[in-house]
Amino acid sequence: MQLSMKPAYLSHLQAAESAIRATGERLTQPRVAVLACLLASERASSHLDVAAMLVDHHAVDRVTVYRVLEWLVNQGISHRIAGDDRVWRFMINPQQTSAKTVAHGHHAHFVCEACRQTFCLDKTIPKFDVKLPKGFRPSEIDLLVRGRCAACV
Amino acid sequence: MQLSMKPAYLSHLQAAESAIRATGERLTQPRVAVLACLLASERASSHLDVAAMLVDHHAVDRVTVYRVLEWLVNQGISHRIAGDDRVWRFMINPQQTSAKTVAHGHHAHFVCEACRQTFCLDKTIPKFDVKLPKGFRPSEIDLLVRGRCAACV
DNA sequence: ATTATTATGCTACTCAGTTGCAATTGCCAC
DNA sequence: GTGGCAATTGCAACTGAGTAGCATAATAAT
Repeated sequence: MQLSMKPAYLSHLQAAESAIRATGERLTQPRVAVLACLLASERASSHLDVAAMLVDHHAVDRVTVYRVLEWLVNQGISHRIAGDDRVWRFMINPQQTSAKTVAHGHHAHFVCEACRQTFCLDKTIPKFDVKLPKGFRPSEIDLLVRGRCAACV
Repeated sequence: MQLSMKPAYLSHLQAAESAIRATGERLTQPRVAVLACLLASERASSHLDVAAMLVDHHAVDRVTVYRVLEWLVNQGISHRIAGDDRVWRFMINPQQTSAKTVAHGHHAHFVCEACRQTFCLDKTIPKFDVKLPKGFRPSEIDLLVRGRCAACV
């Protein structure tokens, strides 16, 4: 593995650009770069992960990374996951419905206690019913499984 | 409602003391007081909730509150819940098995988006099976339902 | 190109939670 | 009870994620 290896997100810049264009909002370098990072990763990324990935070719201020990530959530493009280490992690939404439609539904994630990586389980976890006490209205359901991932057994 | 009303946790001091005695660890004022707070609340309490409850009759340093809460988790007496506001909340474990036995199992909570209160759903949510990708070993499963509680509809 | 609008970058801040250490307290042996 | 040691508390200073304000720069519409 060479130090000069190109970061993986570079091949997602095109896709990122068109996704952002589709929102009708402003197309900016940081938005394209941050979104490309999320597209390039199958796992959830923290603000720091993103900033570190971009530092060489698309350095972005850390505050801007926060703001862009939040913007992506508001656009319905990604969602955020609260980790045990009090760090938000972000991940592309699986099925891109029409933007502006806030996807309020199920999320299921696996977080490895050893390597801290967060995986998306939306494909493997079946839907299930939730019965709440009287008067309680659900808007979103998150399932979090902790344990060891395949690489950390 | 008078200002001089006695805080609810005072009536749980006895129970707290005997629970701490049962661990075989040291019996201290802060441990008794903090545990009594958790016993007195049906909802999850943050470190700040606890400190505020104790300020009049059993004032405890905030660092000590943190440490006692962590100790209670390690003793298997309570568990912690990560909130969307990056604040830990703590709650007595429902069925007290023998201390030292770390309860690794399901937890289910409801957090109200309006009042931020966290409720325990362990009684109302049925168990369900989780199928993980190959090689993934689960150790704990948390279910988090967001929405509006009965008081905030 | 010019201009109004919006996003970025920077600095400084907030706030939950942690660390180091000295002073105190609980508990055991006597 | 009293002495002594280990564990715990309290305090102060720190860390690190996330946020707010504002001047500058970039976008996109005219």
